[in-house]
Amino acid sequence: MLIDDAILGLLNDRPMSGYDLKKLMLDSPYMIWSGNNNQIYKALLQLAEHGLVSGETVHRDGTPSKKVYAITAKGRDALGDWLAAAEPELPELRQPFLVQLAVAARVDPSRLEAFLHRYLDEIEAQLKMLQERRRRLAARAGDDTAASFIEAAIDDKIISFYEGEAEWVQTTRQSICGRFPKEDET
Amino acid sequence: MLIDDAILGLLNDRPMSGYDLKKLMLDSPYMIWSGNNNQIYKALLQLAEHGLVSGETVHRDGTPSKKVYAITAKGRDALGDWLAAAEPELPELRQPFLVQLAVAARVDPSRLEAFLHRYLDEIEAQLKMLQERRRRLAARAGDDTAASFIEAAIDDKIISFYEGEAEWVQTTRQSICGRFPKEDET
DNA sequence: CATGCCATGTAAGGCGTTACATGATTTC
DNA sequence: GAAATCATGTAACGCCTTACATGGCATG
Repeated sequence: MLIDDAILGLLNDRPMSGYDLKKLMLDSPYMIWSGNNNQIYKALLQLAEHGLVSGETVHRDGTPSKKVYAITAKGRDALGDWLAAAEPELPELRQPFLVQLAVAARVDPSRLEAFLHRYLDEIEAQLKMLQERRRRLAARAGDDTAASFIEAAIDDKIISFYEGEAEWVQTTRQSICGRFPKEDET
Repeated sequence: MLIDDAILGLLNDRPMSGYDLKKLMLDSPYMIWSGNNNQIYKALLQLAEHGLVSGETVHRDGTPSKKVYAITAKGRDALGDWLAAAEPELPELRQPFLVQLAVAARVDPSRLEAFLHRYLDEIEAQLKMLQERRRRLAARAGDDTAASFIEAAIDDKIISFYEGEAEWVQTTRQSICGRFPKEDET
């Protein structure tokens, strides 16, 4: 999946500047792009080159000028084609933590528990952030469209992933304490 | 997290060739590297250059020669240092599917259900593969070490992630069928 | 006779990240 | 006076992926 398609999808809703897109991507936990300048501004220039979006520079007093991009008819066609052809992609779950854990288990099992504990702290911090975000999202009332329903469902899903993560760490930690106590005189 | 550390961790267990490492990475669902040649062989050459592993070419009849790498004392030190300093990294969950879904919800909600269904099929296929793999792993009896316990726990975790995924799709699909039926005459 | 496994590497290119460059305005 | 927000881009670099190159042996 290319960032171009995502941008096209976002601009299909309303015209936006690169900066707006950047903010959107930065605080959407399901947007898989980090929202760095290089990606977004390059993609926008390229989309404009292909005639899928049109950029209009808006000058204002007090704040810097900005380029507001809108999707074109050609862009809407391209978006439709993409949606029609799109195959659902499998998730990619990258958890370097698991590799670290597996290595630690082989090299020095006595450190496992502390390591799991530190991971749990980070997961819980992340959870708090996401839950806070979710509360804000719920507060500014969802209209009863499919779009806002899906958005809420996605948010819940991501939260439940982190909850599952925390749960797994806790049960694993307990099992380890039980089976492989720190002072291990067999 | 660098692939070098992972390789060092694997070689700490037993000497292996690049090809062996490749196979390991290809069929471990938690190994975050794809196991392509470029990464592995380059990393091995570099590790050898730094004296963290030593490679020995083994000639045999019938099959091609191979280079078997073993971790050195210096390598074991480096591995220990890395483990001591390692901060647990947060998971990165990339789900392009969710972006596609969110766009589809805004552009053409009538396609949502079919899209969710196709995703479910792929998730379930993946689940079957992982469960099959898990059964094989369980069959060749775990010794009662922390390492094999952690390995099994990791496997279970990954499976339960996909189970959660399948569950979410099903409940979301049902909600959509209820709230936004296909023939939408308000 | 074709495909796949064993086995080690190299090359080209895409995608992503951080950091750089610039500069006005608002907030603490 | 320092830092954040608004705002658009560019440059350098690293990681990762696919594909290429080579070649014997085994299996269907």
